[in-house]
Amino acid sequence: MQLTRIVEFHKVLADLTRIRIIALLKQGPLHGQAIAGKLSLTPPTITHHMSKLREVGLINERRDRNTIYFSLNEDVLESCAAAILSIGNGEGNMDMFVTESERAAILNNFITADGKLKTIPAQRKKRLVVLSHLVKGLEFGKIYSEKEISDYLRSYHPDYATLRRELIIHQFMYRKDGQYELNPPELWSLH
Amino acid sequence: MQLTRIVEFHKVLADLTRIRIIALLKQGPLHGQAIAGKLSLTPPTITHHMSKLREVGLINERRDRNTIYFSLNEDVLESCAAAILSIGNGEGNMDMFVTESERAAILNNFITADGKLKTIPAQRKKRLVVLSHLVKGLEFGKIYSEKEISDYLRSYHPDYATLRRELIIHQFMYRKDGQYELNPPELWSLH
DNA sequence: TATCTAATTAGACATTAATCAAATTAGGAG
DNA sequence: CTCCTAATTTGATTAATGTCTAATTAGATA
Repeated sequence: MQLTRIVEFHKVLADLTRIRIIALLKQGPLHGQAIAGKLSLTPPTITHHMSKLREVGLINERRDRNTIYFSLNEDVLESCAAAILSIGNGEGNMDMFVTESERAAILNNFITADGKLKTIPAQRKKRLVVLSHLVKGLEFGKIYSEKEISDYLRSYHPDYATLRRELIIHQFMYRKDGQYELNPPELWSLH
Repeated sequence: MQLTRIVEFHKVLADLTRIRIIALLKQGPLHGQAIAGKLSLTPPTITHHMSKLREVGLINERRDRNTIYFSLNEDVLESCAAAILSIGNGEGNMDMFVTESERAAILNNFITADGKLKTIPAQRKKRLVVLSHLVKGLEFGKIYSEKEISDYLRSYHPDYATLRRELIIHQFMYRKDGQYELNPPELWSLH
């Protein structure tokens, strides 16, 4: 993870109101007005903070009629909090830019003619490229069960469990209560 | 750990310059001017950032003649980074205020007549009180070897290894390369 | 269509904070 | 004592940001 992203994450947590929002959301989903009430703040203020939290991928939301329920993405919280510890540990600080031709070469090396995954790349960069490829067969906005995800991944490679975990770790997907959902591309660790 | 302390920690990391300083110090100790040179900033700016880092206990320093070598306290980095994950998990969010009579009662329960430690308290609050008592026999500013610390702790309780680890985790002491040093009281998790 | 509620946007105000230049302090070395 | 170097303090400037009120948008329902 690049340094500026680490800074962005910590900027988001560098505010008491947002920490309190996180503490609230740990107990379960809440809608905006409820958060505003509990913290004695106005709805616009909550909107402001939610958009900050959303920018770094900490928030997932679900509509129910007119009201939006916000919930916490604990996987992102965990991986971002750990990022500061692995600065300079080789993996994290490499240049993450991938050209189109590099990308094509990597996919050519790891994807067989019939579209299966030969092996899971050990190198982080190559693994990310492969994951971003796998994820193309999933639909944005759709909710998947764990079984659906596993079956889908198994159609590429027998070690579906590793692939599934990698999709979460690198923020291609969001998981909560056994339900999986694609994250927007700007959250993927590839970018 | 209380919410405001978590906020303070993240504020300190919410700056690119300070993250870069941390990245530099991960490779080893450096003096002020060296940091200023590597980051193309002026010495006063570095002083400013070092004092911010010091406020949350991330920095230890050693003088050699005229120049001060700063180094990173990775234990603090680790425990503070983890704090955001355990908000609301029982342990962290309890009221940490301890009155003098409470303190006396706790010590009376866990310290025998001849000054030994009966058992290591399971409750966090009581454990902290006991640790703050043990640490009274250590001298501030003095550098201890691991053996010295172990021997000292063993004079209170046979499980010296647990006590030693607890002293680090709760920031009563700082450890680097097998050398131990007392932290200033304001860093102790008790306060 | 009209209405109601939740959420967001826009704009203003106040506060915090990063940086630098200049002056000062601290500790050694000659 | 005098100089030298590293670190710090002070004061000023600029940029970023949390919060509010007022206005607007979005979606659902009657």
